[in-house]
Amino acid sequence: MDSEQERELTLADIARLAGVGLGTASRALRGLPNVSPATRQKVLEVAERHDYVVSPDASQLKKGATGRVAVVVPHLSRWFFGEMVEGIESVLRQAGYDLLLYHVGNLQDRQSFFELLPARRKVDAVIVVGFPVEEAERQRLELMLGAQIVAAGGQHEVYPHVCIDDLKAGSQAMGHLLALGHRRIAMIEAIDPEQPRQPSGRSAAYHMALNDADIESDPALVVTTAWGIEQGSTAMAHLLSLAELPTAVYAHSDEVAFGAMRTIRDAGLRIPEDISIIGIDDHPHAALLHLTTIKQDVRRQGVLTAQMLLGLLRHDEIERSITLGTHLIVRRTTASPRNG
Amino acid sequence: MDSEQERELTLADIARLAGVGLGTASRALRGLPNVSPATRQKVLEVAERHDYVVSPDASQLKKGATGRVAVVVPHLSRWFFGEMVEGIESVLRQAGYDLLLYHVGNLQDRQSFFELLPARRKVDAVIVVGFPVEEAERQRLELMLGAQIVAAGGQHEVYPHVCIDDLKAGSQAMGHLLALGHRRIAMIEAIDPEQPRQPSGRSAAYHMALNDADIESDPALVVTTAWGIEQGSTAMAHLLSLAELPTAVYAHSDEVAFGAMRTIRDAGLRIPEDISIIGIDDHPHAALLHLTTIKQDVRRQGVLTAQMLLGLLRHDEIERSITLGTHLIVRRTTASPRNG
DNA sequence: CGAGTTACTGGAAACGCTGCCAGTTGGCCG
DNA sequence: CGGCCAACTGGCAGCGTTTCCAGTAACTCG
Repeated sequence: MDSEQERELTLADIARLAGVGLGTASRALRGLPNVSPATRQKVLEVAERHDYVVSPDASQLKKGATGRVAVVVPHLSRWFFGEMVEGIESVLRQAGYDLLLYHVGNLQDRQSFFELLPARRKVDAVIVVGFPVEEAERQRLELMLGAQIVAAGGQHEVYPHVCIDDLKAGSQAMGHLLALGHRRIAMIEAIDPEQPRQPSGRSAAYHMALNDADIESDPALVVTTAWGIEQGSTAMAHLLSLAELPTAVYAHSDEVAFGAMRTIRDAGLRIPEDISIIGIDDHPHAALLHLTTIKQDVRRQGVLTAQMLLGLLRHDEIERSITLGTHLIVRRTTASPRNG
Repeated sequence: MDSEQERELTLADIARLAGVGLGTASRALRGLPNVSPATRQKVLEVAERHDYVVSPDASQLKKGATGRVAVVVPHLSRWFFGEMVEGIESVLRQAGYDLLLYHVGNLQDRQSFFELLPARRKVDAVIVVGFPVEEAERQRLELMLGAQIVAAGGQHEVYPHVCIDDLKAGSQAMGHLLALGHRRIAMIEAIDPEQPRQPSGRSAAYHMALNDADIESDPALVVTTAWGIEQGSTAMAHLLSLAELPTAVYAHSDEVAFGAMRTIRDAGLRIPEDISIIGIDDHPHAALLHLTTIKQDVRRQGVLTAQMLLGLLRHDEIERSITLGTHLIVRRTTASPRNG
């Protein structure tokens, strides 16, 4: 069970076995110049034979860089975040960085994360995914001297970031509904109750679009709820209790839309004949449920974020703000209103 | 932008500022005995004021333990894995461990992971999630001297592990279908093409249940496909092309079932009137789509796995194999066959 | 053939911490 | 009042690297 008497070999061991000096062994292994081919060959051979790998801790202690990047996410079991992390991971891994994952699920986690800063001195950089960083938290983060900070999937003007234009995505959704002739459009506004409230471009787009179309907005048609299927379902139930039903629903995300769709159908109404519905994200299940939506490429956001970070770490001159496009995917949940 | 002249404070700085020796400062900060209350107080105060934190690299170099655990997953954007990692993370974090995430998406990633063993010397333990480890890979892993290895979500008799009993879960699903009176039951068998083929308990359960019920199994009723909605959809299409349709479908996972459901409906058939369908997992969307399924508690598997690992790391006497229960959740996709 | 390269090589010092051991107190007992 | 013990304290020696510098050998050129 525990045959731990076998000590891991150190660089000194390898040097001795190869009959060279410490410095030479180090240079040989790292591919630095000033090592004769023969010597290098010998060192590499010995190292290979003994399955030697450098101790990252020792190496990092000396070099000062950790070779690690922290990724902070508020959720993980949601498609969006999994996809994002996959994108980030792929780039980081290729660049030889390790990825330290921190999950700050609720407000308490979040608070303790920024208070304790567990990533302190453990990483060269931090990627914050999908939530805005508050001023106080920002200051704590600054404490991580030298650590670069990059944000993904949310607007954070303070840091270099990659995201989509929520206002534009919302406008595309609303534009589609308006173009179909809808005038009585409801919105299911999704917020994350565990994160501080932020002004949402997706909400702004709703009001702006209505305004531009000279439609007086009816406050009763806007319902705010937490993110999620069940929440979307409940929100829709509320909408269906209205005296005058909307002819279309603009949901802040596909998941919310999924819930709403169920409620609509359970109420005996048809989609899109009685009510149209549109989401945002193009969640994998959107195609399954034939949901019209606004597609965003989440994985690509992850990839670009990681690449941006690498550039920053290399002190390259790089673009510090990238906004990815979104586009409408029409499926079968939207149509012109019946009396339109 | 780069005000990096500010050097991080070292323990020596703190000791000097507090007017104590190096050893005393170290003991004071770590809560070790043999420090007078007054001295400790002073040291803590100075450290606090200067936002000092120990350099984990230096500390670990000396102590030999890294305080990190590697988690290896084949997917991330799938609900199952996100949920699992969330469970693992919550426990690890609380115990003060950091979580290094490795994503081995395809065979190539997987191969290079086990060949390069990037986690080597970087972690105290490894958690392998959701896939079996082959013998050759196992041997590579053993190289990580002293690193504990634990498996979650797949059967790996070689390592301590937490999982569900796939055979039993499958039996529960088949039992339900049989109890409803179905005799012509199809199976959509899902495999991960990127992972080596493994004997699946879920498949075995199918044949066993049929056998126990004295039903001759029809090879045409078993279709094998990759994991995923679209794949389930295609597999179902194949099933629908049969001369004599099945009255029920047993899908290896909810996601596969989702795809199959769409195909069934698109073909103009009704669920469950024309065809019943059951899945396994209780994916969040199962409730949405009213899918009858076998529920497993994935997050709990993650939690238990991490706890088991912590026990191992502490050299506790612990249970080295945990099998979690599963249970049937009847929703609206299963009913007795019409001519039953 | 001597001086000045160039191409390598070895090893000491340092990175920031922890473990250890040898002090240095002060108090207590006989 | 001397000796002894307990309670603290200081600082040295590593941990396994990398970095740097001094050294050696071989080679070139006038």
